[in-house]
Amino acid sequence: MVRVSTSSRDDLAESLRERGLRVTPQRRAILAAFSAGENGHVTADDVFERAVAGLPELSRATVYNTLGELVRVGLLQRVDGAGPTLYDPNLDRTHHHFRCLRCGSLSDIHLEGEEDVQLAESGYVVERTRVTLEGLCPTCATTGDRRR
Amino acid sequence: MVRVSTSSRDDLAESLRERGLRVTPQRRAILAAFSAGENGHVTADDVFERAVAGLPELSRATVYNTLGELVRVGLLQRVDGAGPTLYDPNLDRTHHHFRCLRCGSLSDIHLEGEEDVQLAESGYVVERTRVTLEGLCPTCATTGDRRR
DNA sequence: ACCTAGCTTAGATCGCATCTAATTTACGAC
DNA sequence: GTCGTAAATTAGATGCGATCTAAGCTAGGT
Ligand SMILES: [Mn+2]
Ligand SMILES: [Mn+2]
Ligand SMILES: [Zn+2]
Ligand SMILES: [Zn+2]
Repeated sequence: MVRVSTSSRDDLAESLRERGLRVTPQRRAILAAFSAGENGHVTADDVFERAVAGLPELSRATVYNTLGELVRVGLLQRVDGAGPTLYDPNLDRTHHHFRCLRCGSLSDIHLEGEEDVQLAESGYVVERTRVTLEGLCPTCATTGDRRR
Repeated sequence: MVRVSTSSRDDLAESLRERGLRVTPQRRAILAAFSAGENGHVTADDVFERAVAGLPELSRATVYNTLGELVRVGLLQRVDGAGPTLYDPNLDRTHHHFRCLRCGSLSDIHLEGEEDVQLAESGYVVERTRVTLEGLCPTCATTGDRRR
């Protein structure tokens, strides 16, 4: 029988505590909704559905509150656009997004040669750069070109 | 007295007609809301407020319907993000946006050296690239650094 | 002048998100 | 272990931006 040095459960708890947040069953369940494999990019409602399965008394308000806190302390990033806000556990600032105009899917992408892009105007303090490409995802590009 | 070759009113009407849209008083008023100087980047409600001033019976549904048509035929672009959708009469694809994290303002920006940016993944059909920088606008950068 | 597809309208309805105010709980101090 | 309290949770109300409905109006072709 293998003894794991640190359980992932304790990791989650620790990452909350070290940021001054209390550890609650609700927060464990919400964080677990992201660890559950998947691609990332989930709506608040996705999170609620997954988390409420193991915690039936969970409230949507708690999901919104907690997602807000997790973004605030830097454990998640928000991805805004048309439609509901998506929450992304991938904090890698070199990854960007592709939004499919036909099926609406959002995928992670990487860019080549973007390091040197810089703002022509002055006076701005740039904290982050988001690049979003739009068009047809690989699936939709090969399944006919009708736009949704 | 100078005689202008084509009045801007007729220009607007023509740009509608040549795209197969009927010309109505409502659509004139809605388009006029963009011609009225300004920086661009207005919400549907901004447009409603400006247009209803000269056309009191105007309905919000018409504003939403018309803005949707104008985007569909390529006379406006949508700019989505946190908060209400903004409509932008500036269709220049080399202009991008800066979103201020303190005051929420959206400004036009231009980038240097973005031509060679390309997608590392394959199979995607890229129709357009949007770059959004986030941080502090010139005003907020010099008025203290509190985040809103 | 007439016809009709296209357009407009008030108000209902929707989806996502936030707020409220009462209750429960995590966790540091003892 | 007990206690006190700030933090967190809850159900439901509320808000806001946007879309839908279905009845009436009109631009523009014939
Ligand atoms: Mn991502
Ligand atoms: Mn713009
Ligand atoms: Zn697709
Ligand atoms: Zn600002």
